[in-house]
Amino acid sequence: MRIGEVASRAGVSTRALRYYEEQGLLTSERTGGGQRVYPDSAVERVRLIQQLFAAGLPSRTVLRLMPCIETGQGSPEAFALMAAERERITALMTDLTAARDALDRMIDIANHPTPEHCPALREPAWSPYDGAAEAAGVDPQPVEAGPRAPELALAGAGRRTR
Amino acid sequence: MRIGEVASRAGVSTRALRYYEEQGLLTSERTGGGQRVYPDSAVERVRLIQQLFAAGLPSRTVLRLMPCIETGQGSPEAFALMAAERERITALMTDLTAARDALDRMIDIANHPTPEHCPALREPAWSPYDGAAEAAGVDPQPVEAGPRAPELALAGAGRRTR
DNA sequence: TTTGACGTTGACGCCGACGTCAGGTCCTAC
DNA sequence: GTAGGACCTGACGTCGGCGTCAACGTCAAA
Repeated sequence: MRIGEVASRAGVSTRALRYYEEQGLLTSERTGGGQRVYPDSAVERVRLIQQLFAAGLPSRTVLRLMPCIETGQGSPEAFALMAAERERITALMTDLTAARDALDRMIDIANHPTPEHCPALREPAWSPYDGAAEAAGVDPQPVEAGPRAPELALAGAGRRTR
Repeated sequence: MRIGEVASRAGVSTRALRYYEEQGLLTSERTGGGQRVYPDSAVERVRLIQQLFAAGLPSRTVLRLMPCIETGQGSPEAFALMAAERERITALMTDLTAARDALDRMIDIANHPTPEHCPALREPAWSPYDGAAEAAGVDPQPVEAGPRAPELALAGAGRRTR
């Protein structure tokens, strides 16, 4: 398979694939003329990379997980890495839930206009006293797994502060 | 309240507050000497902004929501905006869940080393056949709301492709 | 009145996952 | 053999939310 086909099957650009190779995340054979040739498994590999990127893992981290992905053998550091990232993702989901709740409150207020709007906006979740001790479970909402627009499907998450 | 106090109470830098003002997200009075003075409500405002940022809303979008936040009156466009962002967040959470599941599979495999590792890694979720029709509900995991490191609390999510 | 913590504007830097040219090469169908 | 689509390398651009330095002004306590 050449680069174009891998790209269209995995839903990424050819530029992205060259970038992955540059970062050591993806390898390829070459034809006599120097063109990249990939095995079928490359498509799955790219999809995994995309998923990890979408969860905010930087390429360096994904790179450090690659030996584990390839061999199925987990070094203890790779293991710790995975656990840490897992926790980061969970924390991020908590943040997202909070943000979505904030939006919900805004939508709610915007929906039925009442003079006493502001208090309701302030009320829960982002408390004025610093403690962030809400035992907020990720609500078991059915997540409406409808047909999402494909170009929105690969939204990412990243940016650590400080 | 001056800028330093708002910053420490809201858990952001003073640079961030000046940036918010520059973007029109936050306003302030000035003392005779030109120093910024904020009302108490600014702290809550900043926290809301941070939450929306953490959910991947760009400052321009937050800006377009500001009149709605201030007046409690929802223009139809602001309403549509909020609904769209809400949906984007939900989709993002689905992606995060998928990524976390992928990590879980990797962890699982790394944990108990067996020669036939690769098939298990490939099996579910990121299917080789293009259809992404898993009716994947966000699992009702208790989310372990333990004491997260505060400097990790404001991880963000962004980056739309294409 | 002094001092030193806190504030101001302005400007440049950063990072990461690519987009996007430019100028050339390869491959294959006709 | 040739057209034209796919591919190559290299290089610079982008975007957003700040960090960070410089050079300077304010303000309250001692």
